[in-house]
Amino acid sequence: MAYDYGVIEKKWQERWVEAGLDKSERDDSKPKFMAIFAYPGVTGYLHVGHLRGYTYLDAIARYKRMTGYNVLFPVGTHATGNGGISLYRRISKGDEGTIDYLKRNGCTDEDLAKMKDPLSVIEFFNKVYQNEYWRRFGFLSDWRRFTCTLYPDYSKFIDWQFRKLNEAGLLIQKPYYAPVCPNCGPVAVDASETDISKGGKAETQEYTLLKFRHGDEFLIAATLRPETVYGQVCFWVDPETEYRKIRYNGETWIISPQATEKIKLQKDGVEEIGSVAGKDMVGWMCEAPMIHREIPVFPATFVNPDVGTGLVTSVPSDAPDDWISLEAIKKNPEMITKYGLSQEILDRTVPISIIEMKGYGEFPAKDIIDKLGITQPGDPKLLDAKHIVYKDGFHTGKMKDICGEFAGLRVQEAQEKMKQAMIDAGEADVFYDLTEEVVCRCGARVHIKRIDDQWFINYADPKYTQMTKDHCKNMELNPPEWSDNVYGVLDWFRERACVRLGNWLGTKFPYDDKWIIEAISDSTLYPVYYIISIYANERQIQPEQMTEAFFDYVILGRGDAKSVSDSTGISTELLEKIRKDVLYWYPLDLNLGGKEHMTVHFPAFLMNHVAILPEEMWPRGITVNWYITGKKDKSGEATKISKSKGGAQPIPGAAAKYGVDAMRLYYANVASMFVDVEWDEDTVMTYRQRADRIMLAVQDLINSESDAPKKDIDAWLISRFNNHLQNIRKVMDKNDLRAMTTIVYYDMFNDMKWYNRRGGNNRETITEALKIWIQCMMPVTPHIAEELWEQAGFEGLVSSNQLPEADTTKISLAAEYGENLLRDAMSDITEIRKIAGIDVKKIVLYTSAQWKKDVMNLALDMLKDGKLTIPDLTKACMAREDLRKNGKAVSSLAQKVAVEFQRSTVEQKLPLVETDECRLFTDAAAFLSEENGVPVEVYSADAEGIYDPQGKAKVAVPGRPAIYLE
RNA sequence: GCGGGGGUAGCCGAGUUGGCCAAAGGCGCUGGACUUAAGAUCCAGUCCUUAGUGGUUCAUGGGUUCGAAUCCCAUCCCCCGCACCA
Repeated sequence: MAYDYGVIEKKWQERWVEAGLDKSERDDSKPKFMAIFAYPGVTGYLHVGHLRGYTYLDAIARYKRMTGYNVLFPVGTHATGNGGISLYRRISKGDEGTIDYLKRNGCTDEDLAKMKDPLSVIEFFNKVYQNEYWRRFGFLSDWRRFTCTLYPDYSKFIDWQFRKLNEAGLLIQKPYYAPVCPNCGPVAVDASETDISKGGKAETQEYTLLKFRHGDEFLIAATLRPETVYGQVCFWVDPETEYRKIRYNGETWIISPQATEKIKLQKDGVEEIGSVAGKDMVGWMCEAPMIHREIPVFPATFVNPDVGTGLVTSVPSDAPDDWISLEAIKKNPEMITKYGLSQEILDRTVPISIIEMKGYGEFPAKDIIDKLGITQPGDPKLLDAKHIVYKDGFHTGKMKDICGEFAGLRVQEAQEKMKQAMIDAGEADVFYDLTEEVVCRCGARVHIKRIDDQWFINYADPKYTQMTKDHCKNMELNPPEWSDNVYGVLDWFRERACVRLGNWLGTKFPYDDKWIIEAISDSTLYPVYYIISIYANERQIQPEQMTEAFFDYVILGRGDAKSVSDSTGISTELLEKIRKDVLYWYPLDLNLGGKEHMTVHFPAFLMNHVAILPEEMWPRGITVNWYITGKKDKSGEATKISKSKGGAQPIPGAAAKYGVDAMRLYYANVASMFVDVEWDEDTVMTYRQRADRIMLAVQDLINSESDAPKKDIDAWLISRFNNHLQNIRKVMDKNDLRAMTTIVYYDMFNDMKWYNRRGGNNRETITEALKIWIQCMMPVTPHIAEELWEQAGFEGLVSSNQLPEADTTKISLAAEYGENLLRDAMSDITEIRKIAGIDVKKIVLYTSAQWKKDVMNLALDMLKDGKLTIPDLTKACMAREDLRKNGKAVSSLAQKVAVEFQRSTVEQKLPLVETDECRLFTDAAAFLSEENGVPVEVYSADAEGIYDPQGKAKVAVPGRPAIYLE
């Protein structure tokens, strides 16, 4: 279409700034509304999906603004962690993929040249987010308050926050096993792979190390199922591996080289003292823990030196790998001779049944192997077999009598108890390992390391958990399904490691500066900081002035301005002003964030507020939004539009292609905010077309020569629009932008079209309707709204206007009923024309005879008194001379009417009897005639001598005129 | 396993305090109008049947009810979270 949305967008964004709409100041005469979206992490470009939630919030904020609120909608970014560092490293190394990705998203060589350190990379993206995303999308945020977690003033705030957490008794220390990169320190291992380049799906698993005595030495096997020790019959080594001997705790252990490296990270004083070849260990006998039986060492191909200790105890009854490998070795004479094993010892090695499981026989491992059709070692299905049998065993299994004092226990219980018993007896130890290979972004392998003095925030604290749960009952939490869930989440929330070591960007931990506060912990209380950041950004206060006393005063109201002023050098006036700002803007009314926040950020956000701030400053609302996902790939699996992979369309490109308002409308209307939506360009394009269409239609209305007098249809249109206004307020009470946009961009549009089609053309009506309509467009499509507002000649900026209340005196149910009746008649005509398939030359309408209305009136009277029944109505009808003469027709109508009216309200049925249908259709005859292209005649069934060749008139009832075509 | 959500017409998706629901809206498709310009717009239709009626539907099978997409039970299937990732 002919619109250059880019020009319109720029024009109005500038006007908003000129008008100061992006600045939020305390105004005690107005109610306030403060809202944020959970700020994004700055680790690269965002994609079109991210704008969904952000756009919701701007639209909600704009709506609040036009309904009487003083709005504060600040934005910021989160840069804590190693995202900035690793991005900078890749850029400085000239990594091709990274450079290519940056350039594809609009980064220039000039920009690249400026990226001299991690902070400059982050600052570059801070600008991109603000200018190319949020400003570009027309957000009315108060940019003066922008903050980033790496700004020195923000750090002062976090420093204070942690002092307050400590005051609340929530900081605790204990040992912790963390995934660690030798170069970068602890890393986050998760599916988003922010810190790592491989292994996002890996989990940390606790293995039990079982010690098998062989002479003075111990073979160490790692197992996830310590409860199966009673079923041990042999021991597996990888004959290809050269194992290490290590000294630990006065013992000599034999484990794989890889395990040696891992174990050094978790145990102190480990010393390598020699080695032994796996093939030489075959044929050894070793003493199994707990059962104290000598079992033989056999070779196996499935043993991986990089998993666990590289040595495996064999429980064929319950481990599919063990079963199949034992079978295989028994049938392999070559192997037997190669390693000098005796047939006799093999024959003696038979599975022992130890666990009783529902749906399984004596040897669960064998059952699952047979079921899956596995015949030899190395079959990939063995992995499934293992998972199935482990899972079923864990949940349904019971230890058999053979298991000594553990007999009869459920597997879950036995696992814990047997592990502990062996540890206590010095026959076992614990060890942590990742389930798959994890590689850091720097390229080094990640392993689990023990950290002794790890700090945690104790989110398990019962007092604060309870307080938070109680508070949630008073909050507006959306969607409601999640709000039910939140109590469970809070209960489940445990201690959370809150600091980390190594090469990280972030705030130093106030009580020990070797630690850096980690990424989630410094992003929980921050909304309150937006109230203060403006003063730091404007250099009215310096970071070093932002002491504990300063925050204590402005946020908590502790101390007095005079003494804080003395200690910080900040004027008392300014301190008091900031304090008033905090009291005015807080609590936060709405925190909106993606569904990924449900179990981590939101609970932490809540608990920090509850633990640190007084009750009147606790948040009022949280809304969770779902995602825009990537297109489904061939396997049907939905792919996230990944920012690290950079496959999605860059935001500025999409904005240019579709127009910002079309995209905003797309986000708002494409689905409920509580479902995932697949990004589809064609769909966005249809919203673009809708925007075009509406602009055109409004411009036509503005430019039309409208001078027709007011008619019924004018009252109808104004009624409809006031009705819509009422509904918009109703749905927006729940921030339901989807319902709101359906009303504004579809219903209202259709009403305008219908008004026009019905010959409505009155300037005053059009102006009144347009004014309402354009205002309603402001929250979601602000640029278009401004443009049309101006073209229509309305005063000022629509963005600073107030939405009128619905004028209920103008809502006319009768008018709306009449138009619906007409439309029903039209679709009936069309229907009959289609089915009859005749060449229509004339249409005749007959409206209902008066006596039928009389029956309905009687029914209505009875309904009002709540005494409507079929016999009563029939009697009442028959009591009237004028009705009785219609004979049987009266009683049959009375029956139908009684049944139908019983289910309705008086208001619903009133128009049926009050509408003068004959007049309505007579007035509309010309219109109907024009629409159908043939003459239309209208008669009342009561009229004398009417044209009615098929006797249709008698079937007309109120609400449904009879139709005759010829 | 624990916890949560869900299965609605060709598709996407509303609707779940039971009735006004053959079920919004959009897309797609079909026919027409307009016009020759466009990823256009307007009108109509789009479960089966039918002079505007009737019939069968909202994963499947039961049940409650005068009445169920909406409530209850069972079954099948799908999705999400489970932690140091914002």
